[in-house]
Amino acid sequence: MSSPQLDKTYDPKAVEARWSQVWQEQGYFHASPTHTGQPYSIVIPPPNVTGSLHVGHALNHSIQDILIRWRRMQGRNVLWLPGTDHAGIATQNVVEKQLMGEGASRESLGRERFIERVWQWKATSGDTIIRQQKRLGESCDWDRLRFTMDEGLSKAVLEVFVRLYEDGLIYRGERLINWCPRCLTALSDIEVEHEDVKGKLYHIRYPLVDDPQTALIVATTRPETMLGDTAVAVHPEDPRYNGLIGKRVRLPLTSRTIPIVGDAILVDREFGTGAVKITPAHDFNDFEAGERHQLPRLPILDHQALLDLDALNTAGVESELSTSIAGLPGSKARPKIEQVLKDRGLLVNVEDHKMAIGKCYRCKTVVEPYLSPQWFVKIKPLAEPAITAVEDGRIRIVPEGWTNNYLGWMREIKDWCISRQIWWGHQIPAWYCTTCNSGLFLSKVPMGTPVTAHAFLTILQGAKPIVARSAPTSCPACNGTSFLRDPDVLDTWFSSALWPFSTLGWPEQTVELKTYYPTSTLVTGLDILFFWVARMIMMGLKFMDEVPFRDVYIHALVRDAEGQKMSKSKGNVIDPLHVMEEFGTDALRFTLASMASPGRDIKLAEERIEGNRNFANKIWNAARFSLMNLDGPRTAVAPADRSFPDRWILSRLNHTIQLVTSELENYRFDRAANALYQFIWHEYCDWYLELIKPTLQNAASPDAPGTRQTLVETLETTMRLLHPFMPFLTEEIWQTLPHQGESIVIQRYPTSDTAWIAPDMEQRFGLLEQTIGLVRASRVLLNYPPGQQITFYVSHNEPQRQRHLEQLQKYLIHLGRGTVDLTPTTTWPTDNLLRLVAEGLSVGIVVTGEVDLNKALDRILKEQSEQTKEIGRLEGKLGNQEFVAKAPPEVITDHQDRLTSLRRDQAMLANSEQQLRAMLGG
RNA sequence: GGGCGGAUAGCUCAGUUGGCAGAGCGCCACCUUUACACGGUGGAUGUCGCAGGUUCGAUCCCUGUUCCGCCUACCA
Repeated sequence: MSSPQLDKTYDPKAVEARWSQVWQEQGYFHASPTHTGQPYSIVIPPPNVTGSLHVGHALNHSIQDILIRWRRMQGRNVLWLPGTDHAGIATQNVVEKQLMGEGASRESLGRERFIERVWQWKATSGDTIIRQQKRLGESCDWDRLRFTMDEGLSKAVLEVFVRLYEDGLIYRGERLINWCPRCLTALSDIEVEHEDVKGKLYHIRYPLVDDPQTALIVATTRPETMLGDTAVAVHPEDPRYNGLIGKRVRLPLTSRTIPIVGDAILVDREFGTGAVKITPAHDFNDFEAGERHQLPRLPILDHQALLDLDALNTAGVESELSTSIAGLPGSKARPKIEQVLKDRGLLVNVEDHKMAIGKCYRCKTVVEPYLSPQWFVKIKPLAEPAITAVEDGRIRIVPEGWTNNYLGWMREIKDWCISRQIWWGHQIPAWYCTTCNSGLFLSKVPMGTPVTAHAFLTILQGAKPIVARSAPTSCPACNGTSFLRDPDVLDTWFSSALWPFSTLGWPEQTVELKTYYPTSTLVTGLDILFFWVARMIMMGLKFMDEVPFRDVYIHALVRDAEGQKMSKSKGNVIDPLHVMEEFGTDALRFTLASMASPGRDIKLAEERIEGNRNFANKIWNAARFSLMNLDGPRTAVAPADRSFPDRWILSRLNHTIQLVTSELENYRFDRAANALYQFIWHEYCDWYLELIKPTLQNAASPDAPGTRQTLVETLETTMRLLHPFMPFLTEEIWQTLPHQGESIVIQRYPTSDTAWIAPDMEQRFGLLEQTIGLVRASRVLLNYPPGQQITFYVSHNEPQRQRHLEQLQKYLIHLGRGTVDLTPTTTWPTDNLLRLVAEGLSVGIVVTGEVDLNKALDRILKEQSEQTKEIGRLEGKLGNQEFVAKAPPEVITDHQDRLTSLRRDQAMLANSEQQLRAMLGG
């Protein structure tokens, strides 16, 4: 019988391509409610449909695949549901950029043709990331691939919107919202990124109407907004100003006078001058203050954040100034206004000021608070059950530390602005009767823009929407038949929030939904905890009356080797595909898993991946070695009747199985990976394979058939144990080994076998390892080449250990490479012998030829000094009455034992030192 | 402003009932020992951020503090 031959070096490329194809063709990843086993399901966090795989995805997906492959092997009825989202703003931006390159625009195409165009783009680029995921070996059920704008999922969105509206949880209202003047759309609060910048604080005089010589000095960071001021606020308990409450000031640069109001919420007496200007149309705080004091709102910026001439006129701004700043952005108008104020002596001073500005998370443009009618989700009633679900443990967040983060955010949550003024997405199912709402449609072309620019349509507050699953045929109020559909689309996260049930067929009550909902685990990064996780919990509880998942595992962010966030503009991105090409997919997956420690970001450097490429190669060669040595009979013997190395490795393997399994149960992928690394490299390869070489290479050895059996058994088991982490390598090796079944993917995950446990063998191994360690160290000290046969003596103080050493003799001979003498130290030669000692164990190596013994002497002196230090420490502790009185007895005994052992070793070493000095002297 | 996390070997990080401080990579020396040089053997390296406290004993628990990172926030 002949064994298959493997190449000397593992070549991932061919292997990976082959297996990912076979796995899919064989349908191993296909889930079915008819499968047996307790369901285990995960829905993938849907990446942007037109995006491509980055290393963050690679981490996120690797972790999910480890869980899924592990549970599948455990016999669970597994579903991993893949898919993508439509990423409204981001995708629309990409296509608009393409159009711009062609000299067109979305307006020139019109809504319908533009959307067609986006679908085309989706069709050409949409499977890029899916292809990449398959290359990563992800064992998703690709037959169930979903997209947020699929018909079924869109139906779910429609249903949810209508029901929430009917329940009074969706409303339309004019509010100040975050507005991106570049994307020309509203954003939700969390779509704004805050950034600290150096700004200036302007102090401006607002003269009193009654007494123009006296002025209130207000402080502001945005002087241009003063044109929209409708009041000035002071603190009602501030003696400097509270006498002025109720009086009026003349608003500089305008014809208006505005009231002085007292407001304890808005005003911080300590800050600035203690007087604040109020611009309700352009500042969130001021908006609320405006509501408290029933102040008018005077917007002066248009939807592009440009100063609007009509609005400036309405605000009574001096016409000369108006014409000079109209059409300018705030930043350009500011110096002009500053100059005018300075000329009139109204600018008191300007000081540096640190402040935060908000930027659009998609395009990084500075967002403006903008007054406009929008759709909102009334969130408190939804948030409450979502808080309870986490509090009472129906949902568990891992690591636990993020729980408070979640709860804190949920308790502070504000209504969610869900309307977006873009075209790509789920259009809001609201229609307006053109008769009933005549005069409430405002269409305007912004000034300073070409006439080809589209009219910007606003449906004013007060318009009465008809929300329905399909377009109304006649108006219930006036029987009119002419309707205008709300042009806005929904926030992409609105549809993502339904993902765990919309992907399973909801609102239909499918068997998939019954089987796989709630899902088992959600794996995600912290960055979308609020965007996505929180909202899924709210929607799941609302519409399924059940949490969407049991566990939320939050993993780290992947950074570059310097700890910098990876970004295309910095050029520090690690491209997972490039890495997979160079080092293999398994190496990347294993690296990411091994670095996924909770609460710490991953600083990824290529050297780490290279190291694990080497690990893969090590495993490959262990398999290669095994195959080279499998010719010959194999017999299965009861574990207890096997040889020492066999019993030892089975015991260690059993330990590793338990460890890896429990670490996986606790989402400690790092520890599971390290346990595998340690076992495979430093136990299996370093020791076990070395220990069994003589047996395998001696055809006559009586242990050979049993050892061959153990070799195959342990390697095959190890491959199954490692498979979730390194699917390709393990499949390739598993297929070459004697096996049953067609793929490792569908084999059983190893379980602990008590018959394998052999603590006495592990203890003996410890002794062997220690002995060989001393022999090898001696070799280096004496400059003996590894091949040189030596004569060495071994002895242990404890009779039991001594007996063990005698039983281990043949392994000592093999690994020590020479002849061994196991007589007591008293009978050892006193000359030409280097003696090392550790914990009662003495090893002596015969010194032959011309060798420099100074290296050996140095080592002994160093050990002596370390021992002396440790002895002193122990003596000190044991001499301390309080320690003896209060420390637990086992600790005291342990200290005493160690001290005894150390003193014995010290005596031996002193002896050894004397002999060495004698040899050097002679 | 508030909250959270981190600070342990040159680098990246493990390290929970407080009782000899570890790994990987890198570094040094030696080695073509027929599984593997993507390898083997041996070795060096730490006031466990700083200052207090609790304790017989602290990398671990408590308090304060510095630095870094993240999240969050309406001080104009």
